[in-house]
Formats: sequence, C-alpha cells, structure tokens
Amino acid sequence: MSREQIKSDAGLESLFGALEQRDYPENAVIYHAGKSCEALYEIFQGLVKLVHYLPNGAVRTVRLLRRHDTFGLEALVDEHYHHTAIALQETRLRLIPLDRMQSLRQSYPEFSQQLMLDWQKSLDEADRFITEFSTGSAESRLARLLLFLAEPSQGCCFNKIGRLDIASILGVTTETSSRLMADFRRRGVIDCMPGRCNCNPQQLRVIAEDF
Amino acid sequence: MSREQIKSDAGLESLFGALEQRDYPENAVIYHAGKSCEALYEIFQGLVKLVHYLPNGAVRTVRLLRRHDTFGLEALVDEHYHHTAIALQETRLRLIPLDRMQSLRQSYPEFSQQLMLDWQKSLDEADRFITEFSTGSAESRLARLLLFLAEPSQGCCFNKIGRLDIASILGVTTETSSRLMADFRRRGVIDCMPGRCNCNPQQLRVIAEDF
DNA sequence: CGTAACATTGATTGTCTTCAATACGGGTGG
DNA sequence: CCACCCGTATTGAAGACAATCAATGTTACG
Repeated sequence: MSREQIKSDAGLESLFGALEQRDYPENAVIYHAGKSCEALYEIFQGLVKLVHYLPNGAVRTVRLLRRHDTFGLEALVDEHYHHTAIALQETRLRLIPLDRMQSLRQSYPEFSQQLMLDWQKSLDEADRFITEFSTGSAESRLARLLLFLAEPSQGCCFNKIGRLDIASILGVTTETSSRLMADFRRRGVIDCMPGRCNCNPQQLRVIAEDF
Repeated sequence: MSREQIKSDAGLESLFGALEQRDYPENAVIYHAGKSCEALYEIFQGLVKLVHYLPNGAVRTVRLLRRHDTFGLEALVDEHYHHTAIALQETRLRLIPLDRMQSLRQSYPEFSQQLMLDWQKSLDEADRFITEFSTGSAESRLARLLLFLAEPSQGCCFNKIGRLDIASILGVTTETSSRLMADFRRRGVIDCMPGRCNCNPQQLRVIAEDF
C-alpha cells in the first residue's frame, strides 16, 4: 500500500490537504538534535541531511533524504529528535504535526502500515550508509555516493554538493573529498558545471565495486 | 509502555506464552538474506550479528543484537529478509511467527506502539554503527566496540569475540583488529583469558574519544 | 572590487592494508 | 596420552592510502 493510495482515500485526502507545508533555503536547519519533537516530515522537493555531532566536535552525516522520504519518525516514540536535520538544497516539506498523528492512526489503521514502511525505508538507508558509504576505499565510497545522488535523474546527473558535505557523509577529510572529485573530473568520470554535475554511471559502477 | 507491561496483560500473556523458543549454537545461521520471512525474533540470551555480503564477496556486519533486542522486523513490510542473521554465541530466541502478528496487532493496538519502539531501537543501533564503529581511527572505533560489548556487564568485561568478527564490524582487516587487540592487551587496557575479557572502561573511554 | 567561504593542490607524516611467515589452541585419531 | 592438524591469532616488512599542515586558487556576494 503506497502513500498515494492512502491519499486517494477521501477522508485522508482532506486531512493531508490541510497539512502545513514549509520551504527551507539551502543550509537551513529544520530541527536540532535534542529539541522536543513537534512533527514528522515528508519531503516534497529537495535534499535533506541528518547529522550527528561527535563528542570531539566533528560531525558525521548519517542519512540523506529526498523526495518522498519521511524523517523525524522518532517523534512517535520519543520526546526529542535524535539528529539535526539540515536542508542541503532548497527544500519543500510537508509537516505532519504529532497531535494529528493520533487521529490519523486511530481513523486509518492502514496508516500504521505506511509508518512501518517509512521506518523500514529509514533503516535500509541507514544500512546503505554503513555498507556503501563507510566500507572500502574513499574512492569507491565516493563513486557509490555519486551514483546515489544521481539516482533520481536516471543516473546521469546530480546537483552540486559541497566538499565538506561529501566528507561528512563518507567519513573522510574535505581535502580527500576534494582531491577525489578533482581526479574524477580529470579522468572524465564526472563533468561539473556551476550548480550541476553530469556523470558516467558505467565508470562509476566499476569504481564503486573496485574497493 | 514496555514489553514487560504488555506481557503482564492476561490475553497477551497467553499468546506470548505459546510462542516457540529456539536455541542456536555459536556461528549458527538464523536466517539468510533474501530468504522469505517467517517470523520476527526476540533475543532471550546471547549475541546475534546481522551481516551484509558485498558485491565483491567481502562481508560487513551492520548490527549487533543482544538480550531484549528484536530483529527481522522487515518481515512486517517485505517478503524477504534484508540481512543474514548469525549467532555469535550460544543464543536463545523467541520467535513471533508472522501469522500471529496479525492477530496480535488487531487485538492489541498498543502492540503497534511496541513495534515502533523496536523499530526505532534498530535505527538507533544502525546510527551507532555509523557514528561509533565507522568514524575515526581504527583504534578509537575498537575502543567504542569493546565498551559496547561490555555494557551489559556494568562495563568491565565481555565474552570472547573473533578477530574476523571485530574486523567485519569495524570495516578493517583481521590483521588490523588483531594488532589493535594485542596492543590493548600489552598496554593493560584489556585482559583476556579463555572465553572472556576484562577491560578498563576509563582507559577505553579516553581512547574512544581520541580519534 | 574586496572579502569571506569554499575548493584545490603540494609535501609530509602516520595509519592501515597487503602479503607472508610463524605461533597458538583445541580437537582428533593413533 | 601424545602427536598431528586445522583454523585462528599474531607478528613483520613493504607499500598504498588518507590525514595533516600549509599555501594558493576560485567563486559568490555584499
């Protein structure tokens, strides 16, 4: 059962229709880790990162979310958000306030099923961060990240992304991510222009599995 | 609402009471990735790893589970298990067959809440693998792993664990995990005897945050 | 047009992997 | 009981890789 199906239901349609939308500019903080939960979020458009601040002040990105992804699910079982959520691009979100959740779940049992799907999706994405973005050489991890970023556009291009962001996703330094991106550019694996990059998915796939 | 509270409910008590338990020896496979889901599992006693096989044949451990942890939740939303589950020690599990789940969830709405708690716990553990076991130097990652393993026993000792297992958790080679464990032993940070290790949590915490 | 933030590059150091050899431990069959 | 054997752990030496420190380019924006 997809969220679209749920939305086609007349009752839910009106409920969802009434939900607030918000737009965030690049680098806007959506919520801070430890702050009390007010809503859960669904992405209409854009790219969001969930980051975790380490005891020594360093920062690690633990999730990348885009269109149709849901985040902030911990709101349903905990008082406080577990990560800091930041928009990596201009982003439009739909908010589902916590108080609405109660009525949604009571009126529509199938909504619980949708929540489980969202939760499992989060878990699968977390696993991707472990197996793809934290395993192997920095070069192959970067190749996998670029393939991930290019996914929505039939695998050939992706929006610009800062070297510091890449570094915090892969767990390397900005110098390393910059060097690798520059190498990819020189080798013709990617072709960057202001605001956008084209890439060669075949080459990236080879590098991604090379270790 | 805790699982204990649910279990104290008379109706659920009988349902849970009737559930099958199974014992697995060290290294036993509980289920294979891709196999069709039959049940979800709760750990009574022991230690279980969820592993992911990479395209190149290497293996990465994505989760460590112990007493009171639940796994195989993907059974609720997918046909197939997403990981291979293997017992790291002698382990006793309680199975909750999928067909039982339906009746449990229908009869006891609060059971859905428990499921969400379990799902969030899985997600938190996945995040731990990213932020603690995949970030920083191999040495500090190992220190964090040992602190995690020692947690149940007031932080001072843990059962023996193979170097290959450590390596697949931290994303390093067995040689590296062996060298680091040997160093810790020589420096008096840990004290290993057959089947069991004592450790110095204070020293481990310093190393864990050192990066 | 100046400046601050970000990206790139170089040189060096330290860490981790790789390949290879050796040691250990627990179980088996003689 | 002991010798052997296999799987695991340890250790060494060499090289690859990524971090660090430092300098220089580049870009966007007020």
